[in-house]
Amino acid sequence: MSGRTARRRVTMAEVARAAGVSVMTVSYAYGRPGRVSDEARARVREAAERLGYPGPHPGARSLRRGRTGNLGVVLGEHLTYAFDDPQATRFLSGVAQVCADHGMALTLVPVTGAPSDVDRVTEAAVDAFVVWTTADDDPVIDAIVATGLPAVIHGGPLREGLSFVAADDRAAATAVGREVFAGARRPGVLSFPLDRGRISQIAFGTQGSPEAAPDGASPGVDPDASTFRVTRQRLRGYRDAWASTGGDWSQVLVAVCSTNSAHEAEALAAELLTGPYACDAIAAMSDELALGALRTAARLGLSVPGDLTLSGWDDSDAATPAGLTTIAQSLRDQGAHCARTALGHPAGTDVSWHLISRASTRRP
Amino acid sequence: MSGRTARRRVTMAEVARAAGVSVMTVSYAYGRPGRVSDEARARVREAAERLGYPGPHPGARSLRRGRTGNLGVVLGEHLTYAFDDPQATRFLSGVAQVCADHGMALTLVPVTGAPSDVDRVTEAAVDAFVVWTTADDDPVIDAIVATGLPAVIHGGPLREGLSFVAADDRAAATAVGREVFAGARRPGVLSFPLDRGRISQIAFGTQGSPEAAPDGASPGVDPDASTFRVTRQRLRGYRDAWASTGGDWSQVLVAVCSTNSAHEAEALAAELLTGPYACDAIAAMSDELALGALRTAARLGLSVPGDLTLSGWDDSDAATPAGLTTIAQSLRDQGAHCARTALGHPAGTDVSWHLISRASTRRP
DNA sequence: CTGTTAGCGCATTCAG
DNA sequence: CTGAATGCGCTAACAG
Repeated sequence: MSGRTARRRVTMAEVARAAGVSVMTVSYAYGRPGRVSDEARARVREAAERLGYPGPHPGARSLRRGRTGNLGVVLGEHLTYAFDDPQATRFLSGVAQVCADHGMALTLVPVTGAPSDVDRVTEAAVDAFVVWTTADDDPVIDAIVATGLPAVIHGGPLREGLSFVAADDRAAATAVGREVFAGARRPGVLSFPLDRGRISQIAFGTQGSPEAAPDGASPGVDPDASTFRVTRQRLRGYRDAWASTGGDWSQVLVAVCSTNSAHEAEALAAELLTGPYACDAIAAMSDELALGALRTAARLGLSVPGDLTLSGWDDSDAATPAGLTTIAQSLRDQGAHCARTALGHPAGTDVSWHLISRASTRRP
Repeated sequence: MSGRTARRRVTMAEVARAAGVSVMTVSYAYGRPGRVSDEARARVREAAERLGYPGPHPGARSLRRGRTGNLGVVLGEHLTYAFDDPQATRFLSGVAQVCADHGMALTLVPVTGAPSDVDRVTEAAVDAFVVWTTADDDPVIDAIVATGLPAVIHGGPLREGLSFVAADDRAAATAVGREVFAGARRPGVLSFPLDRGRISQIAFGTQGSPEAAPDGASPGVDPDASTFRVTRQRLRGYRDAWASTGGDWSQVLVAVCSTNSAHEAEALAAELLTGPYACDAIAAMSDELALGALRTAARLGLSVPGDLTLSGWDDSDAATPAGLTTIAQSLRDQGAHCARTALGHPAGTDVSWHLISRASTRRP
């Protein structure tokens, strides 16, 4: 409406001419005010004001200086997950805190799951990368390595030359698995996706005879075959936990969610909780998934922990009122840790977790 | 660990030399593969591979091309609110969707509330800005105007030359206010901050005699004095609604929260709901605040809507199970709309809202 | 304290 | 289809 006429950017040279000084004096007036006389600085400011000079061009400055002032974040998901997934959001809040502390902008690289994601990474004007959990075979990782920039990967995959931050997911899964599977006869798992295909499915653990699986069940879930390290380690931990009760992984019914949403978990939990294999214990890889299962259990008239024991992961805000046994870890702190490391300010913060036992399981 | 030796970036000229072609052939090989012979392209790719050339330097490319491929987002809050505040998060999800669609990176400018925020904006290498609600007197707006880049402001303030996107907050507040204040005798409001000071306080509307206010109450809340447009319009709408019942704004007790969190709302609601002025109707500016009030009401043994009618804003996921009357609007769509407009792809999407009546108020 | 020189790495002309 | 020249806008490094 206001007819803004694609105003050409005023250049430093024009300001210099208008102020009657050299370009360098203008540059110093902005970049190192102390190195310029008060009078020169005043003249520069005046000319800049008059011409509408908005200050040094950020792109030109960063080309010259060799740094952009941007921290890049790459997700193993569609960009919108940064704001849609509660776990990613907490993690990024920590990243954002560190960025703000350092005056660095936070650049979210627009990945969508398409092959062109690689180009988006290559074209990102950033000084370092933080990667939020992706698959071992995600080509984006190679693109990041190719840039030669510092990078920190959270959750996985591990990559030579890149820093890595993650809790000990296997140990934590073992701990919470022992709790939720204690006394169970038909254990179940609500899992994150196994690989980039993100196919949702229900199947027993491998080693189980496929014909024993419910109708339409897939070949079987092999923890070691998951290309998402976090999923892999948690499945292994649950397997360890069930084994420690003398059970076999093939007895464990695994429902794989394509996404971390309570909605999908509700539907899958209904399948876990009905039929001849109706689970009496479910270990979920997130509180969101667990809360979905909890709603389904309520709908089916199942008591928790009487008919069903249940565990989540992350100790989100909703876990306390829901009485959900869970693994507490601060994704926010981990995000901050990743960002500090990427920016070359490593802190001693180790990644810790602990088990929180609540009413959804039976242990004291 | 891996002793990555701050590897200097390979340059296009080096690749050209190694491939035995000119720099331009390399440039074309990346930027316009069609304009180069298959053979030349293959030689370039080979040389690039061998030297570890990661592709054209993004900063240099953007300096030359005159565009960065980044959409800047500026919040009227600390950067972390992007991930901490549910409303901002929904809005940004919409922005992110559009960015992903266009292959644009989403750059969150690191504002913290300090005066240096202006510099962070000036230094941002972006092609356009989207601003998430800030105060009329936030100097950051002037800095954005000074860049001469396209900018879209969501919520406020209005600024000559910048696009503006917002629902009709005053009309919506009037609609929900009539609903929640119907039949009330002691109306209350749970408000967002009035200005950049973000001071939490409790006071009656202006025109009320100060001595009538509860102990420690502040001078009085004047809707017109709020420098946040969204807060101002909603307060005005609530005032209109109460006036339409024949009431006077000075009878309305306003609790101002410093932040959009259920936690703070719980505490302030306790003050609204106890003492001689105990409110029997509360209009809250967000579902988060309303849910905080709902918890306090439960704790105090108040029935809703019997002892207290309550309304929220935004129709978040939690509003349905809570039976909360609220204003539905899609912040996500609004975010997308802002982003499209900023990127020069305006869509016809008008910003709409509607009232959703549920059990927390008494109307049919 | 100020100015000069010399590019940062690339892509848009326009020739060949 | 390929190449040579030119400068995007700025600042490090050095002189003066």
